[in-house]
Amino acid sequence: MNKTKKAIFDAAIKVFSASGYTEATMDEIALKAGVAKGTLYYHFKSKEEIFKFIISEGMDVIKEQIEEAVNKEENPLEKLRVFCKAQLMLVYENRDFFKMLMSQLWGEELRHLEIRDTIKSYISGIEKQLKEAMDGSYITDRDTQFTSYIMFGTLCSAAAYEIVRNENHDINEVIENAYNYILKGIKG
Amino acid sequence: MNKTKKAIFDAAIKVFSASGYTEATMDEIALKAGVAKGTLYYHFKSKEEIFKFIISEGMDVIKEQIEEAVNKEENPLEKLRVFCKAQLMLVYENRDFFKMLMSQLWGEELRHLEIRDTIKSYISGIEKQLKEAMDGSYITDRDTQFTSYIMFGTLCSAAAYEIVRNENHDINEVIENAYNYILKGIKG
Amino acid sequence: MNKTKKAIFDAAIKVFSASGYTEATMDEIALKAGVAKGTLYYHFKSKEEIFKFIISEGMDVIKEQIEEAVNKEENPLEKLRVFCKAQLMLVYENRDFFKMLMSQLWGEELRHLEIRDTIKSYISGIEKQLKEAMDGSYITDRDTQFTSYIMFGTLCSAAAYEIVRNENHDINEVIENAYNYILKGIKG
Amino acid sequence: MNKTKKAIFDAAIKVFSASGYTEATMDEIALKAGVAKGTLYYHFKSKEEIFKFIISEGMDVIKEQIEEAVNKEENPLEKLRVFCKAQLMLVYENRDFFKMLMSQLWGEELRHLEIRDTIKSYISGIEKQLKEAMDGSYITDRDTQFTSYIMFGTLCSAAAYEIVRNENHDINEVIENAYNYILKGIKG
DNA sequence: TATGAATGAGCATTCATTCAT
DNA sequence: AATGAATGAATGCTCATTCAT
Repeated sequence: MNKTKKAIFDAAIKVFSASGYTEATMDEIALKAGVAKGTLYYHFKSKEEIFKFIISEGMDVIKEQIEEAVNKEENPLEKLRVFCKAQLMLVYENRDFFKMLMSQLWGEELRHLEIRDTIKSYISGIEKQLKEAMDGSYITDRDTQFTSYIMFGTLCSAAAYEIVRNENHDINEVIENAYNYILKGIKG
Repeated sequence: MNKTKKAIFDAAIKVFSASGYTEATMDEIALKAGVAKGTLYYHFKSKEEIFKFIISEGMDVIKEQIEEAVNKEENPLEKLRVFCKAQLMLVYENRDFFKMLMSQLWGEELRHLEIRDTIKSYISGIEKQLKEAMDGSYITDRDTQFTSYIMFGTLCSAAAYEIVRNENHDINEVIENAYNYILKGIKG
Repeated sequence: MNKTKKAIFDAAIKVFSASGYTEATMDEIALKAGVAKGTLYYHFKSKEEIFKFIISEGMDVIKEQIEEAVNKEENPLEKLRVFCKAQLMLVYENRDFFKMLMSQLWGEELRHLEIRDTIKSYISGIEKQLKEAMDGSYITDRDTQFTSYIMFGTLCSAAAYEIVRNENHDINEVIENAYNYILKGIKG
Repeated sequence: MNKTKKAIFDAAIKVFSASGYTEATMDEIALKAGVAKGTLYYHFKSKEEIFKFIISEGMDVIKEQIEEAVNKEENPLEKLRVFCKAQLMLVYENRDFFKMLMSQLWGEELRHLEIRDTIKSYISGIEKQLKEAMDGSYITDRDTQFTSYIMFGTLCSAAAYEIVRNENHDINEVIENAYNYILKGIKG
């Protein structure tokens, strides 16, 4: 990705996350990227193309970083732990990207469906972790698919809690709390 | 709410839910309501006004129904249980409304902020339940605000799981699973 | 056709004929019609829709007037004569419409094909006249379709001669000359 | 004309003919010519410049070929005959060029006016032939300018008949028919 | 109360042209 | 001579909003 394309990429993430896909304008992206509007179209075919590019690039980076972190561990429970930690950190650090994702998850247009597919494949990764932990009897036997979904939801809402409140909690404490909740629920 | 305003309200909720805020058009709403476009502006100041009205009315109905269900119980744990059940059912039954909410939660425009406030006040209700249960030592002592957020997130993702997958699971089983997860986590 | 629509119609003919279909802009049409751009779209679905409407309305008027003139005569040769006269007059009087037609006759897009169809059906009318005249042995037996095409071309170029030169010849003399040429060629 | 310029010329004639002036894009021409877009501007000042160059070059070639054919004959009637034949053949063989010409004949912009001038000068050639034939009393005395215009129109529509219908008539028969019509009209 | 014709600011996209290399 | 990244004015079209009736 050359310099200009990178500038557009960065600007677009910000604009899309602040305004949502439809409200975001190419003018705004061009302005924020410091290029002329035509330049956007020299590097991308359309607004939607920019959007898709951001999604796939962003998810690739996130997946990579999480896998790297997880693969360092051996014990399945420990793997789950670093997974939770890594995802929380990443959402926290890429809040704009995350907000954009969340707002574009719910419709029925092509771009929505594609994002949902991306998320689904991401959640499959969680499911795999859960299966390993179950097989080793580290955690209770349950419907792994369902559990992976709500585990994902739990992590997202923990991050959202931090992002939306805009306060400066100790992120490590948040991670600890979330991990405990996931592991033992509100009762344990 | 007189007859015409009700017709607009009903039409708007359908249109907003199906298309999202920005994609929804006043023409579409007017058409579906069976009134002229000008009539929308006789009853509401603007598109945003209609939207806000729907959100607040919708949330009021939901709150009412949940409170009614919760108040029937005495035991704090049982209260939490029916709360989870009620919310899951309501999200499940008003999926379009829910999707609209979710997609409009993340931006920085006025209507996004207002929706977030509405959700915050809703989550306060959860927090109250948690406090009661904690005070009675039914559940572990924890940061109630944080926990109420991720509990809300867990419930939402459980519902989203059902909605997005579009299969016909036994909703009661889903509720049971989600409640167990919230109570005891993946380990217990 | 109400007043506003008529204003758009008249403006569009002028603009299309002066600039051609593609170069003509909706702004220009709106300006010349004395309405806002949005008004164009209130009355017509698109630029192409305006164009098609003009073609079909225009051809209908022309066909009607010619038929009326022809039907007043009995003798086939006399019919041909008034036909030539009527077409020349009409092209002469609706020069903008005619220029627009001519410039849009040659491409392969839908609107071009539709115009060609319209013209074809118009030329069929000429062919019918020729057949009657041939059947009554008023003119030499020939391939009527081919002859009707070049007769049409002859009449068009006679009109174009007048239009392009922008001089004030006696239109009746022009008609007489053209009719003689069609009847007897350059030799007779 | 060096190699690169020739490549642009060849590409441009194809693109302009296939799409018309406005629809043709510099990108398309560059692509088809196998050069970068900037190169077009090294060899030509503008899109319009390329267009005009093509028109004038094209008409020069046509004029030359017709003159060559005509000059082989002595008898003025025979000259007219080969002229008709040559023009019909040329239009028939260069149908794309011809269609482009026809579509660009009718507007009021500079390039339209210039094409009309080119055509006018071409028709003067016809007029000269007619005068010679009249002087030798081979054909009836008439307004030569007017007659040359409608003769040109007749030939064009004969060619258009063939082109638009897209059938495979015997082109020699078409020429014979057209020549007969021009000579003796529909009656003779 | 209700209407619907009219408005015009705003948007995504195209494309001829420029210019530094 | 040639390139191709960058430009920005121009365009067709949308849609929330207004207002005279």
